[in-house]
Order: sequence, then structure tokens, then C-alpha cells
Amino acid sequence: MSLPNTFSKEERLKSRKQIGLLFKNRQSVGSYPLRIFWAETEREASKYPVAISFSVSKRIFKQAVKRNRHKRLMLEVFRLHKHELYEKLNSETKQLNLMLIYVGKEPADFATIEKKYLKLMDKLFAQIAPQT
RNA sequence: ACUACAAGCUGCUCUAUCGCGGGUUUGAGUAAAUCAAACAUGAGGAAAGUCCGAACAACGCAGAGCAUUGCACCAUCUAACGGAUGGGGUUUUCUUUUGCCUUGGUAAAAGAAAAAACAGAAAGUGUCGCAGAAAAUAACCGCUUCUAAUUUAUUAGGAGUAAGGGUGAAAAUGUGUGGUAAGAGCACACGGUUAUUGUUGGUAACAACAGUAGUGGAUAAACCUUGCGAGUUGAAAUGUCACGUAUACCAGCAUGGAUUCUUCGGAGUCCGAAGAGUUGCUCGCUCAAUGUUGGAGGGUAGGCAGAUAGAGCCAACGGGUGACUGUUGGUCUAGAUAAAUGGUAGAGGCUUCUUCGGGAGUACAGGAUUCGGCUUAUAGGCUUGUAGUUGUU
RNA sequence: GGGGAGAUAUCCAAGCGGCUCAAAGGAACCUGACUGUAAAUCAGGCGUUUAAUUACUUCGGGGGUUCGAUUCCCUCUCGCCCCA
Repeated sequence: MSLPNTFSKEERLKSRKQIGLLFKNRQSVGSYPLRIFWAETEREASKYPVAISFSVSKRIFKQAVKRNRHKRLMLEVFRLHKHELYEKLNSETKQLNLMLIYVGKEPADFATIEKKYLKLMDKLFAQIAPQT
């Protein structure tokens, strides 16, 4: 893999407005214990075709330590596999907003999350393809 | 030595590689934005709960009272505290000794340990179910006496009496003696207990001794009283920049308004006195409408400041029983904002299991303005103390 | 980050420190009556146990105050609401 597996601030979905829009126009794909909300918008000055955010509910893991750990694991999986996603999108004008949510009740390790994430990506493309 | 309990301390390490946050330097860029590289750096003892106390900020402030609310043995420590340290008394538990008896209880003394929101019930009000004569101005039974009646020991009525009475969590200061019609702190002796005065010791709480006056049930985590304290709201506070707007709103300044009469100085009548603001309330204080000047509602959800060197940490030498503190010297980069400190691979500690190959585990837990405490959660290790068991001398 | 109010039977919920608080009331559930059957209606039951009007435990968990606590106080746990 020649490209660097970095994760810059611009790739993070930060704007409250964008997040509000995402939840309003959301479409979702699930692959237990993960679920992803996605929505397409016009790109505004960002050089990345994707903006993503990670979330774990306080109801599932009460301790902040566990929530942070699962968010970091999800971030790590996204970072290591993001180029496959970018190649498939390959668009100059559109931006894909994502919200990756952990919905499982039990804690998971890196290997299982990676496996489920790849499965989830296949499902996501199957859903996006006919629309674009 | 092991086990248990209590208190205190500690809170796994390293390498490679791919990443993240803010910082410094260098380079690219006219500059800014931005990008790249290098360098060092990046969670806790509880960061948690939000139970207290402060710093800091905004608002309010002529001030006073009430309400509300917190604290409560004494001294000390501290910026402060409901925290800590030391002390005092109290209660509970255990042990020993002595006395008593129905041989496992009870009473006293001494010692040890532990606990606690330990001011006041002798200022007032309330409450104290059931049971019991009676639950706080105790006469139901009983005891004593007087009167009347008669069947001559009983009935009825009056008076006195808290020694006795199945209850109850609690029954009117315990024991003994005197005393009396019967009784009673009615009197006396020895005690208990409360208030108070004096002396001695102690900074004080308090203790010991002596005197005086009492003997007033419990409950204040019931109302309350006394003493001391608290203005309210909290970083989503607050300031500022950007974006973006009409005449309801706010602030400053000026003048009460309408009407009648008029000698143009003023006078009369009506309206506004109810409401709004000011800390929860009251008093008090300010305001009303119009004109003018300035700001700005809704909305938006962006940047910067607040925001990281401080009641800081470490060491030595002093002071203090101790909490703590004085002097001197040294030391110092977490500052995010849909929120950084992570992933993978390997090695080593430690604990534990073992078929001796190896396997399993490595806690509680993640900054969000910052400190001081308290409470709660914690694998393993270390230190000290107490108790028990075993072994050796 | 800050603040507020709460937890009672399967569910929704009342409940002055005591008695008649094993705890009002409603729904649900169980049994019986009525009916050919069901619904509706009526009667009884509805913590465990007992021959019983018996015994025991109990109002989120733990501790305290009190003679006595669902109630008062402290603490822990859980879920809920509000504030830009």
C-alpha cells in the first residue's frame, strides 16, 4: 500500500450542522455489532471524499474507558482500510458523510471489528451503487 | 514462617512499525492560510461520585428586618471547610477481679478495643399506638381513718396515702433506719444524678475535693431556642471578533400628562398610585408617557480569550506529640472541543495453574476552568501494628 | 459541565413515625357462578408458609436516629427531567 494511512482533522465529521443533516437524511447499514449512517452532500473545500465520525452509546458502556476504546478501535479500522473506500467513490464533487456507531452489547477486540467492518463496507457499496 | 484484619505507600516495563493532539525549530509560500520534515512531549490515585469548602467571573448592592438554610464538646492546623490533628467526657463490646444467687445471669471496680451530626428537654409547644389504674397537673385496686346504716363485719359516702399491684421501650432518685392512723426525701446515713459556688490541676473542654440548692420521664436525624455563618448564579459563567437585521425591547439625557380659569406669577379639577425593576419576602429605593441619542430581538452554532506556574512538586536543615509549618536550594511544557494519548507484532517482569512442554491472568478506571478535602471502586507488590496457628532457641 | 425531582405487589399507583400497614385503589392474572362456549357481569383469591385469625420475610441495597422507620438522616445503586 503506497499511500499513507493517515487520518487528518479534515476527514473527521465535526460540524454540528453537517451532523444534524446526516441524522435528518440518514440511510443506514448494519453489520452487528456495527451500524453506519450515511448521507451524500456537496463537497465544500475538503480534499477528502469522506467525512466520518464515531460513536458509542453511554447506555451500552457506562465507563468512559470502554467507550473511548471502542471509538479508537473503529477509527483504527477505518484508517487502515480507507483507501479501498476512496478508490471506489472516486468523485470530485460529492462528499460522503458517515457516522459509525457501535451497537453491540458485549465488548469486542480489534480482529472481530475489522472483520465486521469489511463486511459492512460491501453492504454499503451495494446500497450506494444503484443510486450513483 | 503462615493466615486474617486494620492503617499507610505503590499503581508493570521495553523494542519495532502504522497513526493522533497541541508545542518548538527549519523549509516551501511576498505574507497569511496551509503543507512538509525534525525534535522533545502528551491521563489518575482515585481523573469517578458531585457530598462539602475555596479561587475566578457575571449580576445585585443607601441600607435594615424577616424568611430560608448550614454548622454545633475543647484546643490547634488551614486560604477555607461540614476536612484534618491532638485532647476531653459518653456509650457499646471484650477480658480480669470481687460480691450475690435458681451455674449463667446480675452488680461494682480495673484494663483494652471500637463507635458517634457529643449545644439546649431545668424557655415553650407537640407526640408517646397496643397493653396498663395511670404515659406526665399520676388515686382504678389496695392501705389507713372518719361518718352513716344495719345483718357487727359488710355496704355507701368523705378524707389521707405513691409502700404493693399481671402491663410496657419507659411507671416518678436506689438501699437502710427513723417516723406515721397508714404512708411519703417527711427526716437522717451512704450512694446515683442535675444546676451552681469556691479551691486545686489544665490554654480549654474537663477532672478531683468541699459547700449550697434540687430530684424536673423520653423525643430536637418533631417544631423550636441559643451561638456562629451564608447575597444569587455558575465556565453551557463571562468578555470579544466575525456573520446578519427592524423600530416591539433596553440604556443615557430632557420634560409629569390632559383640561379649565388667569392679574401669565400661578390656582383648581381629572388622570397616573396600581404595576414594573431591585436577591425569596417586607420596608425602603428607582421607574411610568413623550421626544432625542445610542445599543440591539429573532436567528446563527463559527473563531479567539477565559484555559493552564500553582494556597505547585522535591530535598536538606529547623519548630511542633501531631495535622502542619519556617528557611534555603532545586525543579517545572496534557490543554482537547462530535473532543488527542491508540492499533498490530514481539520480548521481559509479577501472580497463578501445570501432564514441567507450556497455558491463563496482569485491577479499578480516561483529563474538560483550577485547587483543598470527603465518599465510593481497585489485580498484584511493599511497610507497620494487632490476633491466631505451627516450629526453633 | 451544572441543576432538579424520584424508586412501593406483574403493571399503573395511594400511603400523619405505631393500631385496622402484608401495605388503599385500578388494571392484569387465577378459581368458581352464570352460558352450549366465550365476552360482559357477580363472588372469592392474588409475598412464602400453616389446620388456623399461625409463623416468617417485606416498600431499590447498606448503615444510623428512635421503645418502634415504607415514612426522619447519611451513603451507595439505578432510571428520569431541565439548562447553551
